[in-house]
Amino acid sequence: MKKTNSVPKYNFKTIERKWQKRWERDKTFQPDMVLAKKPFYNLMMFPYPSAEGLHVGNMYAFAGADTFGRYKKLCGYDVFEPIGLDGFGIHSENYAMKIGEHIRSVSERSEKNFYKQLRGIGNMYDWSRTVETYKPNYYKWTQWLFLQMFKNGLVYQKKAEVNWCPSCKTVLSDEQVIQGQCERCDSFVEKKELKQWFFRITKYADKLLKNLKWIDWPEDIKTNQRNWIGRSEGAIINFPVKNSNYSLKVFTTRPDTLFGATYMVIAPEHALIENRESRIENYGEVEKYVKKAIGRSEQDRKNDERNKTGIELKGIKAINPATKKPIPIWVADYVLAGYGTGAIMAVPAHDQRDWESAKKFGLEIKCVVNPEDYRLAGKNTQEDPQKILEEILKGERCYEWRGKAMNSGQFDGLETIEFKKEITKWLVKNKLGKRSVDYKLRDWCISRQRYWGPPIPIVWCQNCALNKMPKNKKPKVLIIHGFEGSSSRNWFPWIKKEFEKMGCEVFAPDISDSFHPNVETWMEDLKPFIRKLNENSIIIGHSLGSKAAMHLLERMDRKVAKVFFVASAIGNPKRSWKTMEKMFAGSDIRSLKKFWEYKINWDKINNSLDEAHFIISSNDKLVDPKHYKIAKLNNVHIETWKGQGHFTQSKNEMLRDYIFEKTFTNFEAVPVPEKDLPVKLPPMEDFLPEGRGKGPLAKNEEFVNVKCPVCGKPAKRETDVSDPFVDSSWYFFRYPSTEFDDQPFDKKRTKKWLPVDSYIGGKEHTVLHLLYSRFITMALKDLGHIDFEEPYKRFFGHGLITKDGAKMSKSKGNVVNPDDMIDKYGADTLRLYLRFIGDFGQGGDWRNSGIRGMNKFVRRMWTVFFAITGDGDGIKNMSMVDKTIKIVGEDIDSLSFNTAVARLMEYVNWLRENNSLFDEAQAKKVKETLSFVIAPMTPHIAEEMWETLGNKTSIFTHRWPKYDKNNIIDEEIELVVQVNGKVRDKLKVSRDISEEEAKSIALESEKAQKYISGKKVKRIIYVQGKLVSIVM
RNA sequence: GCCUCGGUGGCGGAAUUGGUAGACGCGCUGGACUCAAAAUCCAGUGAUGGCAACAUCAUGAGAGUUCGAGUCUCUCCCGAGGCACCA
Repeated sequence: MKKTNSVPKYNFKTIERKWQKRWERDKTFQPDMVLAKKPFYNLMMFPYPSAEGLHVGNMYAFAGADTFGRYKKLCGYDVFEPIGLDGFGIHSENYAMKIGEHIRSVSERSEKNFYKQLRGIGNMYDWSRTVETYKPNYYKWTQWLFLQMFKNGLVYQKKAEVNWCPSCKTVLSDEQVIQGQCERCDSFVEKKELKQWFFRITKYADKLLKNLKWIDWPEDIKTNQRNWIGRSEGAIINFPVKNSNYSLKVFTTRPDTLFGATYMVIAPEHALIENRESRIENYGEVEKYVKKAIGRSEQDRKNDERNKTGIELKGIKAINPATKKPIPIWVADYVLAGYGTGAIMAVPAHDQRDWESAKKFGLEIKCVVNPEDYRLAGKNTQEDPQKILEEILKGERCYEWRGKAMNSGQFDGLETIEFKKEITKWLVKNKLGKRSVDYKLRDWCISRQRYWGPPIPIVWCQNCALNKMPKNKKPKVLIIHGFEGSSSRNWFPWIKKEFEKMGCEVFAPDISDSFHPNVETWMEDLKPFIRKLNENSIIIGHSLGSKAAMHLLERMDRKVAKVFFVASAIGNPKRSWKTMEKMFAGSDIRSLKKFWEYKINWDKINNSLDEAHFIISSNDKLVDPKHYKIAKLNNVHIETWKGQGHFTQSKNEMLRDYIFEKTFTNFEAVPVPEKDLPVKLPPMEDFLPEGRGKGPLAKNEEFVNVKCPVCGKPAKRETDVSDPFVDSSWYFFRYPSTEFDDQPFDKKRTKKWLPVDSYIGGKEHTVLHLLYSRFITMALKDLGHIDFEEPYKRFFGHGLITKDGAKMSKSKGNVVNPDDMIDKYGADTLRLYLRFIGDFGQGGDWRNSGIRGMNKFVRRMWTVFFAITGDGDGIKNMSMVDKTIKIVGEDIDSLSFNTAVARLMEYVNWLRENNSLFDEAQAKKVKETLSFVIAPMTPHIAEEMWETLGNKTSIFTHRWPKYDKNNIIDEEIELVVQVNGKVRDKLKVSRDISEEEAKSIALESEKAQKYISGKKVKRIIYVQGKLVSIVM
C-alpha cells in the first residue's frame, strides 16, 4: 500500500517573513569581519534611489548578484554582501526642487523606502554595515580622500567650459541641456568659463590601460575602457611657417602619410591666428569665422552632419618638412583645440574628414599609400586593390588603412608600419619632430556648482597667499596726499597701517609745499619713490594727489599694477574757481588751478599701469562726480559711492575693502586639516544656485566666512561641492570598516576583504564609474594606504530590463513595481522569474504572463517536493541528480542564470515523472538536492524544504552537494551522419566508438546510403563522438 | 558622427573551439477532470508541401570562406548602452 503525502499549502507570505526574520535574528549573513576564514566580498553597485522607489530592474540586478553570493556561501565562503546608497547628486536635488520639498527630507524618505523595498526581496545583505554617501560620517572621508589627492599633487584647478543658463543664472549639467536649451526655462544655453577643480586621472592613463591586460573582466568592457583612454602612438611634426620663426606643431598617428599632407588645418582657438594678425591678408574674414566657430555650442557642432566649414589663412603658408613645398593653412572647427596640438596636417587621400574638406574646398589630394597588398590593410576588404588605387588617384575616395608607400621619396615601397618607424627616426634626426604618445582621456572635473554634495574641503586665504609671496613681489603702496594735505591727515595713516598688516611696504611722503602746489616740484619730491615700486605695486592718490599720480605715471619708466584715483582733481571743480577761492581763503588757489588744469598725456599713462580705478562720491563738494569722463585710460573702473564727501574721514573701511579686493587677488588654497573634517553641508532652506557662477553655498555667509586654519586670519570657504562620482569611487573601501570613526578604512580589514571578489553592476557604468574607482584605488596605493591597485577582481555588467521593449520610466508609464509582484506572487517567484527572463548580461523584456508562468512552476516544484513519498521500488538511473548539481552550479558560477533555471525545470520535470518510483534513500537524495539547487534563487522555499527534511540550521550553513562524475557520462551517444553538410541520419552508438568504426557505420547507414549510392565519396570527416560528415 | 553590444518561431530566450538550430518556459491548439469555469494533468506546436514516411526552406538583408556558418570575413539595415567630430 503506497502512502500519499499531504501537500501543505504554499503560503509564500508566511514563509518569506519567517526566514527573513530568522536570517537577521541568527546573523546568518553577517560574516565575522575579523576571523572569517574564506572571505568573499560580493559587491553590487549601490544605487541612486529616487524618491519614487525601486523598480523591477533594480531588483533584477540586486537579486542576480545575490544569487551568485548565496551560491558562494553554499560553497563554503564567508560571503560579505553589503548594500548602501548614493544619496548625493543632481537627480535628488532636481526632484526635490520639482516637488518643492527640502532635499534632506526627500533623501531620508527615499532611504527608508529603499531599504524597506530591498528587505522584501530577501537578499543576504549584512544589514549591520550600510553606507549612505550623503551622511557626514561618510562624506567626511570623501573629503579626506580629496585632501589626500590634494596633498599629493593629484588635484588642480583650471578653467573649463560649463553650460550656463543666462536666465536661471546657473550652471547646468549636460543632462539639463536639451537640444541646446535649458530644461527648466527653455532659454538657449551658453558656454561659460569657470575655474574648476580637477583630479589628475591622466597621470594614471598608462597604468589604467596596462592593467586591463590582466584583470578578469569581460572583453567588451575592457575594449570600451581602452577606447576611452584612447592611447595613440604617433609623432609630433613641426611645419615651419614660411618667412617666419613660427612653426606649427602637429600630432599625427600616421607620420607615414607626411608626403601626402597637402594643407594644414588649425583649430579656431589656435594661437597662430592672433600671432600672425599683421600677415594674414584676410584677417577680418578669418576673425569673423573664428568668432562664429568658437561661439558654436558642441551640441550644434554634433548636429551639423559633417558639414565641413572652414576658411583659408591667406598670405601665409606652411612648409611640408618632407616635400619642402609650401602648403596652405586653413582654420576649421572640425579641428579641436583641446586635442593633440590643436592643428593637423591634412592628408585628404588617407583620412575621411580631410578628404571631405579637401573635396569641399577644392584642395590637392595626393595619394601616398598604395593598397596593393590588402593583407596588410589592417582592415579586411574584398575590394580590388587596383580599383581602389585608381579611385584614390582620381580623388574619388580616400583609403585609411595600411599599404605600401608611394610618392614618398626615399621611403617608397615601405610597408606602413615599417614606414612609421623609419620616418619617425628621420624626423628626429633632422630635428623636424619627435615620437609622441597621446591619450584621449582627460582629467576628471570634480567641481559642481551645486548644493547637494560634499563641500570641497578647501579654505581660500588671502593672507597666506601674501605670506607665501616673495618679499620683492609683494605689492608696494604709494599714497599721495592732496592740496593742503599731509601724510598724517585723513585716512592715510590708518590705511598705511592696514597695508602694513598685510606685510606690504607703504610709502606716504609729505610733499614739500602742499599749499602752493606746483607740478614740477611735486614730481621732484615723488620721483625717488618710482625706483622703489615693483610690477605688483599700487598707487593711491587723493584729490590733487590723484592728479599728481597721473603726472608721475607719465614720467615712469616702469609699470605698476593698479592706481586708485580717490576724488581726483581733474576736469572741472564742483564750484567755480571764484567760489573755491573763498572756500580756501589764504591758500594759493591760482597754483591749485594751474596744477588742476595741467595737461595730461594719457598715452604715456596707459603705458605705466594695468588697471585704473576712479573712486568718487556723489556728494563731493569739490570735484565733479563726472570728472572721470575726461580720462582716456584703457582699463578703467568707475566706482561712484554715496555720502563719502571728499573722502576726508580718518577711517574708511569701504575704501579699504575695495582697494584690498582689487590689490590682493591671490588666494591660497588651504586644505582643511583632517581633524576639522567633515566640513558639514550647512542646512539651507533655499538651496538654489547663487547666480554668479558659484554654487548655492556662496549665499551662506556663515558657511563661507571662516578663519584660515593656517594663519587664523579671516578667509573664505570653497563653495563648490564634489562630483557624486567621487563618492562612489571609493565606497567599497568603507563597507568592511563602517564601525571605524577615526579612519576611512582599517588597514587589516582592507587587507582581509579587498580587492572585491565579484562586482556586479549596470553596463552603463562600464566607462566612467569603473575607470574613476580604478584610478582612486591606484592613487591610494601610491599614497601608501593600500597594497593593491585594482579594486575589482572580477566585474560583470548586467543588462537592462525593459517593458515592451522600452526602458522603464515613470514618464512612459511602464514601470513595474516589485512590491506589487512580491505581494502577488512572492519574492521567490519574482527572483526566479528575473533569473529566467534572459541572459544576465543582456537583460530582458518584462512580461506579466512570464511571471505568472513562473509562479506555476514554483508551485509545481513545491508540490512535487511533498508528493515524493519514498516508498517506491527505486529507479535505476539517478544521473539526473548529478547532472543537475553539476550544471546548475556551473551555470550560477558563470552567472548564466537563465540556463540554470532551465536545468532546474528539467530536474523538476524529471521528479514529477518519477515521483512515486523513488525508494527511501533516493527520495532523501532528490529532495535534498532540490533544496540546494534552488537555494541561490529561491532561498525562502529552499529553507522551508530543508527544514521539513529535519534540519535544524539554515541550509546556507551547509555545503552544496558533490556530484559523481562517473554518473554523468552517458554510455551511448548519438552520432550524426551528414552528407554534403546535410544531416541525413542519427545513430545510437557506444560512446567509445573508434574513428574507423564510426565512419563505416555511417557509410552503411540506410538513410545516408540513399544519398551516397552511385556517387563517389570524396572525403569523410570525423568529429570525435559527435558526427561523421561524408563529402561527395 | 564615434565606441561597445545585440538582431534566432506568435513571445521570452537556448545552442563548447564553426559540427543535430529552436533546449527551457510562455502562449496557442486538442484532450482528460468538471454541470460549467478556474486550477491541475496529458498530447501537439518554426514555415511550406504531403495521409504518411519524408522533402524543401528558415537565425535582420545581401555576398564570401568552408565538407559544414546563428557562430568567421565584407557591405548594408534596425535596436540598446556609452560619448568628448579625438586626427
